[in-house]
Amino acid sequence: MSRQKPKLARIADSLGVSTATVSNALSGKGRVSPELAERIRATAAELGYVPSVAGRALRTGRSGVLGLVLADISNPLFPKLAQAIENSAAKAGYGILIADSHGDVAAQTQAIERLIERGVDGMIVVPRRGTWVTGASCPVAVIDSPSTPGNTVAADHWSGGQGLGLHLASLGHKHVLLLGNSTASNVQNDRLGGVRAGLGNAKVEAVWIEKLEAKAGQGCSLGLEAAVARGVTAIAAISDLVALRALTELQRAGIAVPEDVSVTGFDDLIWSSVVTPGLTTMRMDVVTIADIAIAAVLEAIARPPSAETRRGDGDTVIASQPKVPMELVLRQSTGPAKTSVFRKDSKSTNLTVGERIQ
Amino acid sequence: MSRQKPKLARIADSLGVSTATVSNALSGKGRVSPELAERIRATAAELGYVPSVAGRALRTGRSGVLGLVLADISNPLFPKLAQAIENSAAKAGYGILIADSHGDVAAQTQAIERLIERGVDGMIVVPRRGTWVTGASCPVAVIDSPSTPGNTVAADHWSGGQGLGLHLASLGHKHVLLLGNSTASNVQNDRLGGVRAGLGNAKVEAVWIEKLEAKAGQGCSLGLEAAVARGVTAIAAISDLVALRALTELQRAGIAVPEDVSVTGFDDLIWSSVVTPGLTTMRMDVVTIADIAIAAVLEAIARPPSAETRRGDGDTVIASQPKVPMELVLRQSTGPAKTSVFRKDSKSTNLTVGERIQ
DNA sequence: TGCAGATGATTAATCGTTTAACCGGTAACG
DNA sequence: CGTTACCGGTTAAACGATTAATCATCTGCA
Repeated sequence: MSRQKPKLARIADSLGVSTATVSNALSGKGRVSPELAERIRATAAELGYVPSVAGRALRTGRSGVLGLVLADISNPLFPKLAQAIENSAAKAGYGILIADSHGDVAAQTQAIERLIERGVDGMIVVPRRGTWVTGASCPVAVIDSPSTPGNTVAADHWSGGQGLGLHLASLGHKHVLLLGNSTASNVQNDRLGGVRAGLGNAKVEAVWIEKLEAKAGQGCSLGLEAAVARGVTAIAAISDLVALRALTELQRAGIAVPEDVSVTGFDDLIWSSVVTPGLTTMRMDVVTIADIAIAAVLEAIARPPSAETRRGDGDTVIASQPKVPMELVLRQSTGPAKTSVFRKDSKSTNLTVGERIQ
Repeated sequence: MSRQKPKLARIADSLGVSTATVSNALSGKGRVSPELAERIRATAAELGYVPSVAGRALRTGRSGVLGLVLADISNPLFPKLAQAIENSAAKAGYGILIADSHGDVAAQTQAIERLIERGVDGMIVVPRRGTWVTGASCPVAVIDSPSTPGNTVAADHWSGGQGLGLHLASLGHKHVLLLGNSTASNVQNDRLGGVRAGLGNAKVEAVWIEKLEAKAGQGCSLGLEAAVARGVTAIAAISDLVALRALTELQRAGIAVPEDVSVTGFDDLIWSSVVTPGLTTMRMDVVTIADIAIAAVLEAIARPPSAETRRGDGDTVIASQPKVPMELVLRQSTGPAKTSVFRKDSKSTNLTVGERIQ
């Protein structure tokens, strides 16, 4: 029923003061007597005043919006991360504008440009592996891997891998299969490097799915049954998605998890807790990562623009704590290593079942 | 090396014309001679002119941004939907601001308010089940279920379910278990209702996981082994996540999919194609849904504000095509129904294996 | 020749907020 | 007593784009 959207002028009129005073009172910046400030706040609230972002943005040059660029929105890790970032940004009064870069580098640059044109004050980028973030004329936080140059903050994938390795080693696993997608990814190298380190002197072999699928076709068998026959007692997958693929391939072949083989994943994605057996995995602390990334960007925004920043080159900000520890989530997919003798028995049985099915 | 960000005035100066003419030329609205317009566009491009969203927004009252409200960003369906919506919006020159409503209604209202305060021109809402979208003073498109009142556009969940039901029926399944989460969801009722219809006069039983877990605890067994023993030959899950849960529970119990039991899901989520056996599922056409939703909102924005709109009540827009067909994705998790006799045999074998494992 | 109408461009107001500069008055201080 | 400093505010100028109103020409027609 109120006339229109109330603006500064209306509340100024209704109190007989100037808009400048109202602005000062509400922002707490200028010099306003406490009582008057209080009255102003009161009527502002009463009138349901909502500042116009456009007006403010025009005057201050700040939009109050951050961009979030993702190499591939459809990445299953995205929901949690986006949620954490939106949350953290909202707490600081910022909005999050999303941009998808469909996985390819050109589109990523375009996406960044679009965000800049929209006037974002800063950006969070989760880049395509091996991609260099470029062309941003605003503070940029990069979430990739601690071993990526220019990275702002990330989970400590290496230590996370080490934790899984240690866990498997403590269960007595002496022959482990590593399941990765691509050797080109820093994250993957960190993770599997950590696993290797944690496993100590256990026998380790690695399978790279991208390479395998290039030959055998997409969705091909990972050859896990053969691996188990070779003596593998544990499989450490690069991600929960791969772990899931492994788990079902094993189960389909009649190999029991974790009795015959243990399986571990990474990321604690949504399904890790609902499958049977529940997936033992290594969880990223996305909330902390988001907080740190947002804080770093906001700090860079608040800082008076340095010479480099004004040049328009991408200036990736750095965070005080670039590595965030990961957390081991123990579920039912890992168990004690099977002894050789028992394994041989079970294996033959399983092969029978598997052949019947396939 | 250019002085600063070029604005309208700079390009106007450099050609000796007024800013109004430049604005007209670039927007194609006013009356500008073709040659001059061309020269203006040329120098604009040369100077790398980028219009200030803030200035434009202030003057026109339009921000060029749409809000996307999700009941729960961490919903695994979100990535695809967000991607499609961002894409569709970007094509129309709009940005997407995200807001998470953590699943609860109060937060959803808050999220909507935050978006309004940020000056969005319209919103797309994927509401919490049973939630009424309210308090928006801008066009709102709701993506929920065709049978939800006030819905704008959605996948035709019922027909999708019917498709799955027909598929299972054609494979000879006469005893099917329906796996749902909650009876309170329109989407779920539509889906399972469709399945029932498609199955014709087959024997159908339903299990509601929420109810089950309230008693037996989260992550409890779904009792599928017993169901199979009862004679169930197919399981139709409300979503791929539930289907995955079912699939692994069955496999863990030594029941072969699809030889012993067929399993179907909904949504074609990322893992449906990587598990073994691949999940037969019903895919939503998120791209079309996003296109329709965005188009409906944009049309409402373009339309001169009606009386109701200005009242500030939520005015959910309607789309020309509210139901979007779903697409059956055939993979390996469904197969011919087992005959009773064969089933009984196999079942006993499987039970043995299952008991050994459990 | 004179006038209406079309054409092409300019003028100036406006959107709502912020903020540097200013101003009259009073109190403190040398 | 004269100067300075502060206090609580106000004025007015931006910020950058859009657009209604206006104006100067030129064309066509009676």
